Amino acid sequence: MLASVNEWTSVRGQAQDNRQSGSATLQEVARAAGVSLATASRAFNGSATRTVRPDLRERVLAAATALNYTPNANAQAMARGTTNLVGLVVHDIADPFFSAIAAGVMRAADEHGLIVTMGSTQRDPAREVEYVAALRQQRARVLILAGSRFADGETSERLGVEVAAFQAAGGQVAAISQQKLPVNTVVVGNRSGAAGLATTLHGLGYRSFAVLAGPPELLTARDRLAGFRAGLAKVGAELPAGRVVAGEFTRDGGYAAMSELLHRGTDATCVFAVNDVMAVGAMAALRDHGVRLPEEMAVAGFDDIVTLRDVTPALTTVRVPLEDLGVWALRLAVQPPADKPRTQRIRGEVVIRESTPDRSS
Amino acid sequence: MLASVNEWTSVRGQAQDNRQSGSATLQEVARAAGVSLATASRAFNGSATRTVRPDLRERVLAAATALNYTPNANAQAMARGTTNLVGLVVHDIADPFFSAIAAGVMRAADEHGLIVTMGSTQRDPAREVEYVAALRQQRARVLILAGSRFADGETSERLGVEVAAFQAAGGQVAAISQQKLPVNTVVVGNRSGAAGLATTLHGLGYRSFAVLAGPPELLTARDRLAGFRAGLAKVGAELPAGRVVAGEFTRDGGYAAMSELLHRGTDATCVFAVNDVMAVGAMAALRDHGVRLPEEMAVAGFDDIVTLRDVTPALTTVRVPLEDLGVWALRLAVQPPADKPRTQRIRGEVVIRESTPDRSS
DNA sequence: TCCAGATCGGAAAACGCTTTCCAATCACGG
DNA sequence: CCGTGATTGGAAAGCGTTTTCCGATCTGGA
Repeated sequence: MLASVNEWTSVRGQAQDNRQSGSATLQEVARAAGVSLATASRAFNGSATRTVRPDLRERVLAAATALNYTPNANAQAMARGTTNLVGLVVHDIADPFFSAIAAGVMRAADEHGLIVTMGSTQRDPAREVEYVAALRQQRARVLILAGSRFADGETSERLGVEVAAFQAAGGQVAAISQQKLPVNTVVVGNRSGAAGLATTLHGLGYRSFAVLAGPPELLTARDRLAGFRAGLAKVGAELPAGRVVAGEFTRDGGYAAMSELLHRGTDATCVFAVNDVMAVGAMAALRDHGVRLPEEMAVAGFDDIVTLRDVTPALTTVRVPLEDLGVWALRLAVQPPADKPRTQRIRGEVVIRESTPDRSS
Repeated sequence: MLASVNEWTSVRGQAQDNRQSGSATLQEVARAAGVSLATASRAFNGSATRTVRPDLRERVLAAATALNYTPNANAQAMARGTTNLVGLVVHDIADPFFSAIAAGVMRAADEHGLIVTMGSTQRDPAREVEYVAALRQQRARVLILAGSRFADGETSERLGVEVAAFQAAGGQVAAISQQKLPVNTVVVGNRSGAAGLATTLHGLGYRSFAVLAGPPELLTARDRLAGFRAGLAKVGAELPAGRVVAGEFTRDGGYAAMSELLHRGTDATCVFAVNDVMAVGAMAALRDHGVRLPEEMAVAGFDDIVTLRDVTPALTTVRVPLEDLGVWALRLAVQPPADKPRTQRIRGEVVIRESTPDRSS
């Protein structure tokens, strides 16, 4: 007798603890509507093969509203075996480059009724791996890797392993601007854009260039440098040794790299920073060193970050439709999985502004 | 006989369909380690009261690694009755104001082992409500509302209802810079910051002001305007009628508002835009209209957006530690729920730069 | 050597939902 | 009026965990 009471109370106790108190369950809705659990479920999901009588459906919906019922997404995920979660991994959400991409991903996700979760790795490859692992644990349906590193062997391999595990668990993957992983990829025309920029600048009369390159292990940075070189080569110009300074892919990195270049002393008349954020840092450095802009030194960037459209002098750059990058990445990812990873190529467009005035005349 | 075969195959079929193929289950790990399901679970969660023998624990962990096992977060959520999801709702993730806050939230969430999901409402109050509903459905543990609208009655009320439902379901809530909802709030010293800016500008010798205000229904914008007015009043100055122009809370809104002001004609010598992004738009408008900066018109903003630190002339503004706002919001939210909503006050700091040179001499 | 007490493993229930399978109900033509 | 087929409601299994309760095994003391 006592035992039985004990059992009862303890079971009750557990039930209460576990319950998200206040959230009605489908079972309760069904009871309120006077139908079975199955019918209530069908009233919501309205399968094509099995219909529920209109009046019953009405009753269920009304009961749901009355009880302020919302389906428990976790329970649905369990029963259905799939979620509607999109995981987006970026280097730094406060960097306008990534927040623009994020905006695109979220817009596209919205169209598909998906929810976006984000992780900001602060450019730490280890955290990138961690985050992918967390998303696998969440059984996210889609993983989007933005700005993945072209890192040293070990971490890069661990990322590959995690991504493979994610896919093995049934997840879809897309990456932006990488080439290592065998996944759907949106590739930015970094080489062609930078090459186009180089020839255009040459056409404007510039002959002596320097480049503020990003970290050597960052693929995007490498490609832009290589493209710029190739573009110069095409018009018979070149980038002498000592004219390339590596730096962080940030505003401060650009500032530091430009300072370094000035410190070394240079006769370049035009400097190409491999992204806009670095270019802005470079402009600040030039100003701080009393170099007149753009008369004594012209500056060009890459990306055409919207937030930076109003710097003075207005920055010559290569416009990349960043938000579209995000949109395309999600679209690639949600397509029915193919045998081979797909690729979507997006080209940049050279935009000449005041920071590189015409010198040809 | 046939029926039984049918049953078997269909059950099998369902099992296969529902399974996230490739993801090992705890059951499988347990079997591989030669222990029971319960023991395997305990090996991972290591409750204080119930321990598992070290050698068994080792076996389980090894089996898990071998099978590449990850716990299913959805199943855990069901069993535990709670998730580790944080929902963050912002107006526009591409706006540096919000991406800075997001960075802060993510940093703090990371410390607590929480995962952040984000929704960008594009300043549409209806989508804000939708997003909160989605988070309730996910049974998110924490909801953070950044830049909530001080909207018209109806939508605002619907938001209130949704938020209440979220709380009723056991969720914790924090908001940034709002006063309507009875939830934990991080309040920014908008009034005091703007007032400080006004008196400082007055001290620099400015006497004739204009304000590019945000949308009237946005609480933050109203407070900054009111604070600026109050600051002027304190030093015996005022803001005549016709010197306040409303506009969107964006770069283009600032551009439009400034254009409008110039179009009307004004003898103001200093214009205060209620945020930095608008201020930058205003500077662009001034430039396009041939007004010299800062000689003919001084400009001040609010927020001290990092990405905009390098505009020229450098922008006078009120520095708000945006990332800290996010950190504090999360901290408030994860504190054990109190009977009364808590408030964390964060003050801004006036930063004078070149856009408002000293006129007093 | 044996027993009390402590320790630890395992069966089973519970979380909230979806979906299958079967049975009951209904309309209808012969 | 009855049998047939189409339609729809409901019971139950299953998704992958956590946690309780009970029973089995071990330790050490007399």
